[in-house]
Amino acid sequence: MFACICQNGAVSGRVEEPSDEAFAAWARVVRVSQSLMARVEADLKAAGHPPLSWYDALLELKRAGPDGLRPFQLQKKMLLAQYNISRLIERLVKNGYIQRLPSKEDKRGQVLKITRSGRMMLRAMWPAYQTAIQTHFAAGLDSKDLQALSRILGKLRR
Amino acid sequence: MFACICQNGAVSGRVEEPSDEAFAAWARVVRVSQSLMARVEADLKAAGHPPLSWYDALLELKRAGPDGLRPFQLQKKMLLAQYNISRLIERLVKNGYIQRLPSKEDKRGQVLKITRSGRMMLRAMWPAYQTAIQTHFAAGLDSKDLQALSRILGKLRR
DNA sequence: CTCTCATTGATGCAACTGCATGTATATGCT
DNA sequence: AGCATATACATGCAGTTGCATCAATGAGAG
Repeated sequence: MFACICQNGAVSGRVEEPSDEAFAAWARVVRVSQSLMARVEADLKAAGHPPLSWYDALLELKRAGPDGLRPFQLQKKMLLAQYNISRLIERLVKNGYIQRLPSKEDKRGQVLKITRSGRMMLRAMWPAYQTAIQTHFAAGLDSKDLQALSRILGKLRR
Repeated sequence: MFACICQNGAVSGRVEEPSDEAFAAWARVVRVSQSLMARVEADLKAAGHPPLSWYDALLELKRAGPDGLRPFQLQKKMLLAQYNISRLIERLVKNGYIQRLPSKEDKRGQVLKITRSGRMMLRAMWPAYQTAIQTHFAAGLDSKDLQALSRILGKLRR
């Protein structure tokens, strides 16, 4: 009933097997994305900056505006495990880039806001980040590639 | 002399700034690849299997055939730091999935070979891995997408 | 209101990773 | 050969992550 003919000609049950094409694409996604991330992170570090996750978190908090974000909201945006967010927040607070305020609506919770120092860090990191994205990513692709990449990967968001 | 007009209309010096298009594509690569990896790793773990890096290493050693691979060769294939390879090998040896033999050509070095037990682990992991790739990746994309993705990401290999 | 279950966030511990460096062998220069 | 430098691999230490679990509060059922 669920049996079907797959792209690679195999017959299977409930879940199709990935075609060779699919496995090749998967393997490339794994290798290339790992390599890209590593190169960009390395450039950031070489410029004396904190890791990308700090930039991400600060950017989300800046975008969130004056109301800030709750940790669990930040977690959803960043796709990190809860304990990872908890500790990222810990480090950002310790370094003075964000402040942690008790939430008024929910006594369990807290509200995170970016500080002036956090905004400065964001600005300080941007040139190095920008250059790294250009060097390792954008320089190799034309506009059509970029659009296609966005479109295709967009299909994979859960 | 190096000044130029970028895609987004800005004028810059030595290195172009990434266009908005490029930054959007970059952000998507970061988020989606992280999410994909996490979901596939989670499925593997849920099925009681070791991490993907074990699969990768074992697969490379299987493909390498009877001559095996030197650690530095494995390192190049897997794009991991040297000390990471060293420790991955340590764990694989400890679990009996590979064996470490002294190299005859180079007394500094060693030769790694997959064991029978390692081959069994590869076979044991494949169904779960396959299903995860299909579920989280291939199911969302058609053949044209897969080819385009491979082609575009292929441009980014260093 | 009370009880139960869900949600928010933190944390101890073990495993893993990054960094710096160490040891041993190889290679190349004079 | 003798010496300097490069390559192959390992490892101590500190920082980070994953896992399990905890404490506190919220929210819904009766």
